[in-house]
Amino acid sequence: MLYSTTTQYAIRGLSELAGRAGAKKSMMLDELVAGTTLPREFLAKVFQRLVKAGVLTSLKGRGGGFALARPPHEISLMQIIEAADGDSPVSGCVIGLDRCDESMACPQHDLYKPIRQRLGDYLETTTLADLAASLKSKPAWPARSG
Amino acid sequence: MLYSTTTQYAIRGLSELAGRAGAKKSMMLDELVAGTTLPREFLAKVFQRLVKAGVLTSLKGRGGGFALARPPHEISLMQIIEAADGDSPVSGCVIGLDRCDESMACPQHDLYKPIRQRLGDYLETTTLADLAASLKSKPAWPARSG
DNA sequence: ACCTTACCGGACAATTATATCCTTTTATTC
DNA sequence: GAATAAAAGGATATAATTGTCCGGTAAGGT
Repeated sequence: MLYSTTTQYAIRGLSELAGRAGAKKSMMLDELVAGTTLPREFLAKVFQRLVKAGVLTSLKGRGGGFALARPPHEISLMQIIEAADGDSPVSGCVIGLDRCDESMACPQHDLYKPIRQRLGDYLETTTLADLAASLKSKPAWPARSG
Repeated sequence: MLYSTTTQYAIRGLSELAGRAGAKKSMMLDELVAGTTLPREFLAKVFQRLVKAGVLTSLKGRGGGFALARPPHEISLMQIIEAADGDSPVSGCVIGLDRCDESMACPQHDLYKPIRQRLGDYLETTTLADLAASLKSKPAWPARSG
């Protein structure tokens, strides 16, 4: 599993927001999760973290809601992951060794390096705008089978 | 985090075995974890699963221990992961949707596809032999800082 | 046969991740 | 300023993962 459940919700929630917020740019949680299987309460917690990390802005009270803090093309997957989970899948040693760097690398280090590099590139360069564009080019994707 | 802790231990344990078992090909757990930070009890559980999955063979009693069930170049990272954890990082939708396939793909599907492909290739083609070779070309890697 | 050895397996404890509930705070509307 | 609306935050519940312990089982040595 590449992303934690928390990160998956963050990505899905932000995609909904970027794709559906429309002109007003802001959406309430209830509105956002409607028609999806996103768990409202848990997503609320995740969104709180995204607000603290500066990815989202929020407004309380009547007429409040969440909005992107920056244009979608300035929000990378990497930023989302770090905001939601606190660290990235490309940080640290693959097999969990404390001491693992160029001078003292673990057995997988050199072998995994190109993958890590490419994965990092992907996470850095793919943005919410890309996700929204990809979403727009398909029929709205269904929430869950059954 | 690409691998779960369980998988990380599996990789490290098997690497130790492949790299240090020497002529007799078999090692006891106590011998294997000596000089490492691998937790003996937990690794024992992981190795049990690897035995059931056919990656390792084991022998009880005096003179017993664990040995690779196949030559190192026939044990891929993918097999290790599936044996240790039951599923692979490239299976299922990246953002956790139940319905996500070619005809009804999630927003990240097409964008992530090349990465998934490459990661899958890496996991399928990298074997214990590669890890052991990589290990042999460096000084024995230390277990932990401090 | 008996003793020692080393993996097996079940039970259990600790930690983390996930999920929900409920009160408080902040803003808007009347 | 009272009522209402919506996010913020604390507390708590549930589940999964990780880690430990101990008696059982099988193998070898004497």
